Amino acid sequence: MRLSKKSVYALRALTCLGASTASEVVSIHAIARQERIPKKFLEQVLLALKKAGIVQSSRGKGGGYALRVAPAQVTLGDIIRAIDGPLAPLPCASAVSPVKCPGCLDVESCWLRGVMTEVGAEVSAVLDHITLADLCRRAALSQRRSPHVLMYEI
Amino acid sequence: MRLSKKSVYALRALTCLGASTASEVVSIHAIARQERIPKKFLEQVLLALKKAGIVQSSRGKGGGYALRVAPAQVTLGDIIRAIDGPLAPLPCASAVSPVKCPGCLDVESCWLRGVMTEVGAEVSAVLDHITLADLCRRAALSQRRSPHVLMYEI
DNA sequence: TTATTGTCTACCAATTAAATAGGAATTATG
DNA sequence: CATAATTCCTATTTAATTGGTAGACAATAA
Ligand code: FES
Ligand code: FES
Repeated sequence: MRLSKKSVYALRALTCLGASTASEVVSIHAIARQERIPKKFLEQVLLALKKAGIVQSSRGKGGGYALRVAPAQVTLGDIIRAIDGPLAPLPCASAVSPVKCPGCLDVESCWLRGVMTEVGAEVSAVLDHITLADLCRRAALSQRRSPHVLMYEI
Repeated sequence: MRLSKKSVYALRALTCLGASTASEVVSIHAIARQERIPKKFLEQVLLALKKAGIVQSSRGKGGGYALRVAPAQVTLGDIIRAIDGPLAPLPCASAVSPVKCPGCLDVESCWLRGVMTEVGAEVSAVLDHITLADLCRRAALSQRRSPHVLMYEI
């Protein structure tokens, strides 16, 4: 039930983008420095977010990333799903792409699947009603008290 | 956000025990055969459940395991926590044993921690209102349609 | 043309999960 | 008592996943 580091990086990077205006782009380098995320790793994270339609990019000199949708339109669930895959507690309990769990005989009559599908739905509901705008608001508040913009070199 | 195989084994083993009367014990061997779980692995699972106070055991010939509390008294949350540890999505967001996440500077002012603590609390609430009795009821229903007691030898 | 930036794929290292192994301790029973 | 059946405990091995690195390639602005 743990969030991967990749997802956490995604969340931090996105609040970074959410803080900028929609029109201006932010480079991987800038995000990596500000959030202290390994640059090449962040590269993969942002690529995944792009493929999920959450961010857009422009290449070449002066290029970078920006949100593709309004912060209030993208949810925590969207972000985590884009990085870590389905939120369901079991492979068979995914709403989008259910597959039989290894070791189970019959996915149809599996009672665990029934319970876990419901659990997954409730977890999704929780994560899908928290938006990136909420995260940005919180981040802004806590930064006022203790800014964590650093001078480290990546 | 995935349940470990160990937890799934625990759930299956416990419904097995829940199906028996509280007084009679069931051996690891019997559970392993019925649920098709590697015997030595199941041993560790049950040991953990015992240390968490969910089951009790009797040793020696004719020994085995039984529930220590009524099926309606133990929740999905209890079981998963006993096997996989805290339900919180991040180390810092655990209600019982919060520790700073590697990479974060200050656990106090971390905004991610705030959000994730709330998420964790909601997930816990979901899992803590489903009881072992519920699982057993479901298991009994689905087995009526398609019994998965096997003749395999472990 | 060159510097800067994102894209893509492969690879390596570290950690965790899953499974196996083997012996010690305990107990019922003949 | 001797034996077989059982849980208890720890260590080891193996497999899978995660976290991170590398480098060639493509696009773009200046
Ligand atoms: S098919 Fe997923 S638990 Fe049975
Ligand atoms: S301390 Fe856990 S995310 Fe910051």
